[in-house]
Amino acid sequence: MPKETFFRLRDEKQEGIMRSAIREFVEHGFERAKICDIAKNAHVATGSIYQYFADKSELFMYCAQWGFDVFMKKIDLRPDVTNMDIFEYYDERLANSEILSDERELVLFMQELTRHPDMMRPSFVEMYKKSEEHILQLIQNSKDKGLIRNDISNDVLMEYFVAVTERFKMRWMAKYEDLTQMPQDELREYVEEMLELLKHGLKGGANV
Amino acid sequence: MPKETFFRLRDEKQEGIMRSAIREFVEHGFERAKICDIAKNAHVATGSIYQYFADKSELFMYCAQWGFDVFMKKIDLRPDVTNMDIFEYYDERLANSEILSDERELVLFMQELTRHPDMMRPSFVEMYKKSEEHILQLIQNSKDKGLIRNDISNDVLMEYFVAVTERFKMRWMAKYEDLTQMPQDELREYVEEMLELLKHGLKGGANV
Amino acid sequence: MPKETFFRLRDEKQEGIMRSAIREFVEHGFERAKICDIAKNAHVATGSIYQYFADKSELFMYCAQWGFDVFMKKIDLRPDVTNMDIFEYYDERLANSEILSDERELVLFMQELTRHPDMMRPSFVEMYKKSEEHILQLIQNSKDKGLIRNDISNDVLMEYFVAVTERFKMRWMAKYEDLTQMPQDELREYVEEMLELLKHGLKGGANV
Amino acid sequence: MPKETFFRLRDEKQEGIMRSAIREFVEHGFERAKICDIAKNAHVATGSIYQYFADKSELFMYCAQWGFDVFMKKIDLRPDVTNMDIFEYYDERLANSEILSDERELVLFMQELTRHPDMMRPSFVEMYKKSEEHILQLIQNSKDKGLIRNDISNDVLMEYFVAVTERFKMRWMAKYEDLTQMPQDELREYVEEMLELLKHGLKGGANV
DNA sequence: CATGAATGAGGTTTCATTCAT
DNA sequence: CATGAATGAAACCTCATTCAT
Repeated sequence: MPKETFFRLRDEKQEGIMRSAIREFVEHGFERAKICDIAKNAHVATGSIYQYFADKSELFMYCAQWGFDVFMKKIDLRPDVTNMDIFEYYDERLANSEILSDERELVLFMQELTRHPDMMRPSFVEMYKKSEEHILQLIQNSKDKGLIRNDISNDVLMEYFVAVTERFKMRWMAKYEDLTQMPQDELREYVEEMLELLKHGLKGGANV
Repeated sequence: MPKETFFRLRDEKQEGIMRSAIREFVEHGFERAKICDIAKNAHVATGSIYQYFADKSELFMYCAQWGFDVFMKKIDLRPDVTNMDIFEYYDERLANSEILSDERELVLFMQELTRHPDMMRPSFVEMYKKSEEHILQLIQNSKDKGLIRNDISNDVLMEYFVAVTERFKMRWMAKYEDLTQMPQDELREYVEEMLELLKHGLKGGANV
Repeated sequence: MPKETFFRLRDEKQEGIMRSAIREFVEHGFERAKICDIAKNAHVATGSIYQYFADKSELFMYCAQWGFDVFMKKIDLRPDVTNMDIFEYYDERLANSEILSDERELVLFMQELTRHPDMMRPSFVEMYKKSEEHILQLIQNSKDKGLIRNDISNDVLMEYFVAVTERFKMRWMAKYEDLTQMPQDELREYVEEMLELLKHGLKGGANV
Repeated sequence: MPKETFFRLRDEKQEGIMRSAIREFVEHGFERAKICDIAKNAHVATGSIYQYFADKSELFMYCAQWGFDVFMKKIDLRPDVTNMDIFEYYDERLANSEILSDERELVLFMQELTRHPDMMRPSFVEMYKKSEEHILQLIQNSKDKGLIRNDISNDVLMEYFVAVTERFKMRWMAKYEDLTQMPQDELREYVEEMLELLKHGLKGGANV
């Protein structure tokens, strides 16, 4: 956890520092990320970072938490998922162009995070679970509505679901580094294709 | 590419060095991997590494190539894929317990490799494509046989296919760190569930 | 010398700061002593220390002077030493349990001070001499009364005297970190043994 | 303990490094001593120090051990103390001009060492005890011969003895920084005065 | 060509001191 | 004048790479 002093900073400054750190960690990975560059890009002195965080690891770990909180805030703003099925959920996100408005840098940071299991502290793991519960709820709802098969455990279905959506998200991000350049039509088509695969799998209408 | 001297070594020594390097890179990531530890575990002097490779990056890059060659040799030993569909392919690998006999460390290394795009040299990219072509061939064959839908491009199908199989492979590896402990029955069940999902997707027999 | 502002503070605050500084210097030595911890323990802001003192060294040097003044005040309160001999002096201090009421922390600070000769400014050296004169007076008085040998110079006798009393004081302090726990009987015995040695040395009544 | 690599160095180099370290520690104290200066004065690279020692503390601790070993070697070369009394011992050292040939720097280092109790490891404490036993032996021998009083415990006598001899040694070293300048006559007189005080204390022949 | 010690550039971290409020 | 955050110089330590044997 950051020191008290960090939370006394103006919100913009806090955000500036976190984003600078996350960008650096994403760009160079944890080991090569330089504290002095993080500081420079956040327009603070190197030493200031150490007024806020005990060390590089703590900064890294708080990036995870901060990033997660940003996700969570967004999620909490959305219509409740308690009655939503997994397709409605994606339809809605698509309608709101939200699929990738998950901020690019944060997504990549989460990737980096998985490479450092020793820095995923319980508090983070808890949050991670919260996110999974969210998806499991959607899956269960979908089962209840008879929209998806119920002969396979929720865990495996989630695994399958996450595998496909994450992969597609990554691909998309690789294609359009600058998210402002993202053509909405193409995105829509892309997502629909992914959902189609999720729905019907490879078999689809083939061989019928 | 390694220096001439490397190729003059006995094959076992070459392999010892490569495996030591790969293990170190997997365990600590590229930055934290220490040349001196790689040397120590390969029972070679630190300086010798520099007789074989120009620097750490070259060693890393050759790990990629070497690993890929190992894959390729295995693949080339297999019955030709030119007429095989994707399910036959997996059936066969399953029958031969080959799904995960892709060596664990090599698989994890490929993960690490993706974190360093600057070190994927053309030669590697080429090999990577070779592997993809392999899969694309299987997909096309499957389409030809009417086994899978042909209303979606091969590229997207491959993406979908790889997403699911890789994810499941990772899960499995996370579960059984020591591959010798791996219970074959459970593995079989696991793979079949995955294939089932690939075949019929989420929809499956639900709500029909 | 401290700045004017320091002397404008209430006496208790001045004392609080000095004691906090002395404790820190004793506990961690000059180099590792942290200004911010001194400030914290004195319930003052870090920056305030710099309102009172030019820098760490000045604070350290003033600790010496302040500590010495405390000693001196005590000494000045005592019956005049002009006619006292060295044994009367110790008897009296023993009677008043004053031997170690020289405050522990101050004594240890003086130890630390000796490690930094460059920070013993003339003003301090002067005071140090004042203290030595005090002892020299006692020695001369003792000689005059025929209580101690006069075939050895006062300087050497003082050296000898200080060596023994200081060493015994240190031992005692090491034994009872918490001075309130100090058993008076044991102390008395200890001191008497020390005085006995000072009087008669190793020879004592032996071999006579 | 140093790493293996240190012991593989030529003896002169080992000694060069240890003396450079001890000088630096004596001159600036543990905290301000700079590894890079120690290295420079020993004509090795900064990094080399870390090939030999894990860190600054380990180097410091080994200085203690090394210094002690040097003492011990000298002591072991001397005629056996098992039958010597404390005055013979000093007479002999004086005859051999050995009193201060205990190397100046090592003596001062031992002073510095006492300021860092956390770095006196058991191995060192053990050696320290060995040195004390040496003195206790001399004291017991002196008692047995009826040369010194036996109404006071050996521990207290040792304390008294060490206090005086150490103090005088320090004084002497302060007076002649350059030991080669040391006038032997004055030293002889000085030591005899000290021994006289030890024998007869303040009282001496006075008032008899 | 093998070896493993030597090198030093470069990063992290500390903390005395300054400065804006 | 009090405050405590901001600053950045300076030191420790790591480890890729070189080099002498």
